[in-house]
Amino acid sequence: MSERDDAPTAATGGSKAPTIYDVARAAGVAASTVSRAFARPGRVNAVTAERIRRLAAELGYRVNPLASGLPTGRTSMLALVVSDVTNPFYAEIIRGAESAAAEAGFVLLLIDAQESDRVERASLERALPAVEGLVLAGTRLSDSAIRMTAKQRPVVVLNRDVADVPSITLDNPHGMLVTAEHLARLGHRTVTYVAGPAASWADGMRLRSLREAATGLDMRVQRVGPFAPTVAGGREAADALPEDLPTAVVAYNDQLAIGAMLALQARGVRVPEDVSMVGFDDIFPTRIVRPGLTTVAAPLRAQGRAAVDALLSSRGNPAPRTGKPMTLPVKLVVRDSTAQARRTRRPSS
Amino acid sequence: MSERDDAPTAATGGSKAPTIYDVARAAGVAASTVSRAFARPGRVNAVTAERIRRLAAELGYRVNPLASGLPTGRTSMLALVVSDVTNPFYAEIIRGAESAAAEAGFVLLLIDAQESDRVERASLERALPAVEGLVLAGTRLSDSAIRMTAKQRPVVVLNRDVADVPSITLDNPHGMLVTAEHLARLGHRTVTYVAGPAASWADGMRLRSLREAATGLDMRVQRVGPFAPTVAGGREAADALPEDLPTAVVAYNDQLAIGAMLALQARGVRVPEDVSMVGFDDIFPTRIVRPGLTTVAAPLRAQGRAAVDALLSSRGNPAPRTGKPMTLPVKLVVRDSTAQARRTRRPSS
DNA sequence: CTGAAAGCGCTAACAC
DNA sequence: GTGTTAGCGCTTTCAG
Repeated sequence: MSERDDAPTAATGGSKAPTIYDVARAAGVAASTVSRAFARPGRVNAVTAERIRRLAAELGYRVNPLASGLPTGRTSMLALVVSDVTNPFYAEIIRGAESAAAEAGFVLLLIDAQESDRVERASLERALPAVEGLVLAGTRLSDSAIRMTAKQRPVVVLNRDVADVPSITLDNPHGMLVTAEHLARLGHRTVTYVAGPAASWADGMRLRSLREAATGLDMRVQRVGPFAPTVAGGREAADALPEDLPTAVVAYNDQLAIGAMLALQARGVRVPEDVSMVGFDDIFPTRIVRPGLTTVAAPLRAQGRAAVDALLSSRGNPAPRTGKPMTLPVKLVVRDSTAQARRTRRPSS
Repeated sequence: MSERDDAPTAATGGSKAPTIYDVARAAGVAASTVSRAFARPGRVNAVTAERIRRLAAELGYRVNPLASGLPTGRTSMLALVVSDVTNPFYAEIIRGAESAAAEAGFVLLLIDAQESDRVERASLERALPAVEGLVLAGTRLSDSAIRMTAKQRPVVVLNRDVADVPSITLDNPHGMLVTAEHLARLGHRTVTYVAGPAASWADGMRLRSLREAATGLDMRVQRVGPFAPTVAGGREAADALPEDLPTAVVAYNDQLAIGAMLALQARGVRVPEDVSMVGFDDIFPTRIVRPGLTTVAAPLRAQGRAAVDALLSSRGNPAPRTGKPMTLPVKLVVRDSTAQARRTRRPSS
């Protein structure tokens, strides 16, 4: 009992962190036994294992993930790449990914591309050798660059379909279908789509899906854009709308919708009386803006979680099951930004 | 030139990542020379160094940060702890920290405490041995737990003053002073402070500062709370306000202010005509809410950046200059949520 | 200026 | 079950 007192407890600090050898010496066993006691509890005498763990705790020993990662390649780290941490869209994805990672005993490296190729490549380069896999939630990398990365480490791409790389996307077609139906039901005959980034896979997908859905409902869709997927981009979009305002606007994402709505309101246009607005994603701000934004809600947190789960389960599996992309369901959340279409100003011919 | 063609370029992938030995062999030098060529370019013949680097690039060699961190302790990783990634308040801090880290060639480990001690401790435990320092931007740890952590690795705490640990705070007194002055100028004689988390250092600081400032201006301040520092918390706060509404409300942060404002508006109270509202931080949503929220703007991004700069510069410095906390300036941003005080309903006695 | 050799802390065969 | 022995990839004396 007395050695307990002077044993530096957990973080008594100062001196160097105890190593596996310190524990081994204290327990009177070989280092490999200590290692086993932590990694393969089954493979070691239950009572010694227990003693070792107790001693380790007393000494404040923690396995050094770097050191254990060297020989095994198992670093217990995952990287998450987003194009802009500041974008609330990513907040939920990060949360989902981080908590799934933490639950599995993994740590998350956050890479913020800051909307810049250069920054992204450099950070990725640095993180790559250290991680066991990566989630590309928002990336500027080309498909081929992504494929190269995927050859070095397991990769899961979000909201983008890259051949031969596992991906998790949203059910954009369904989202656009229910949006179109909702609008049609309200009497809208024509809708303007405010496009997001030109290079965005999701943007192309959404426009196409909206067009298809509209066709079946005998609605017309026109497009303005592309715009940066931000509130500022949305403000610009408002200026790009045709003089003769459409009765309904569907934006690539919530920020664009919010920006456009704000700009429109600033010039006296009423939402939803004059124009109905629909966003996509259901980020938090849709709830604090007035009127509340009708939007296609995406299970962002689940998406982040699913991404790391996929990464984790792919570990060891020889075949990186690169089947069809996994698709997550979305649903329309109707708030106050959509309403009955006003009578069209434009003469019917 | 011909060996250039079959040398696997950058990420041609497949085989294992090239090691320093592969480069050494290709260059016909010892591994130690390759190491020097990267780490201490001065200590090696300029032309061989150049040749080594070229070869390394051709082979797609990258130093493995884990391996190099083992013998040196320099892992090029920093950890950032936030209590809730989902909180826009942290978005800017993360951005600032991440970019400063990236510029210095560091990678950032993100730890989301999810408002839970347990989660935070566990994640911290895991990350600690791997990082060269940590920024505690939002933590539930006790002061003493923080001090213990600080003994193991350099730590910088944000928005909290922990004895013996470097910290970076905002100029709360000044923020509250200008807020009080602004309100006094508009004729408000009494203001209600909506308090944030009970345990928050910043909350106590703000309330105290507001009280002091108010005293000098002959204003009265009452307090309601504590509340969770979220929009939902703000909605609750609205219900806790005295029946006879104050003419001005100052909230611990923007989210609380926004939540309170929305709840008040929902029950027909006009902002700012009936009550003026002031927030703190100037997170993005203050700009999309109606009316725009008057708030004390904090240089969040700069704060994140300053934190990692402090960590980086403390490396190697023997004395972890644990002087007085660094304080960042704030300024009042006046938008539309504050206006002339309505005549007080309450009879003057 | 460069090579050889000894580890960093941990794991993984391989013996006993 | 447990100890021994090699390394993982890189850095760092220490010689030359």
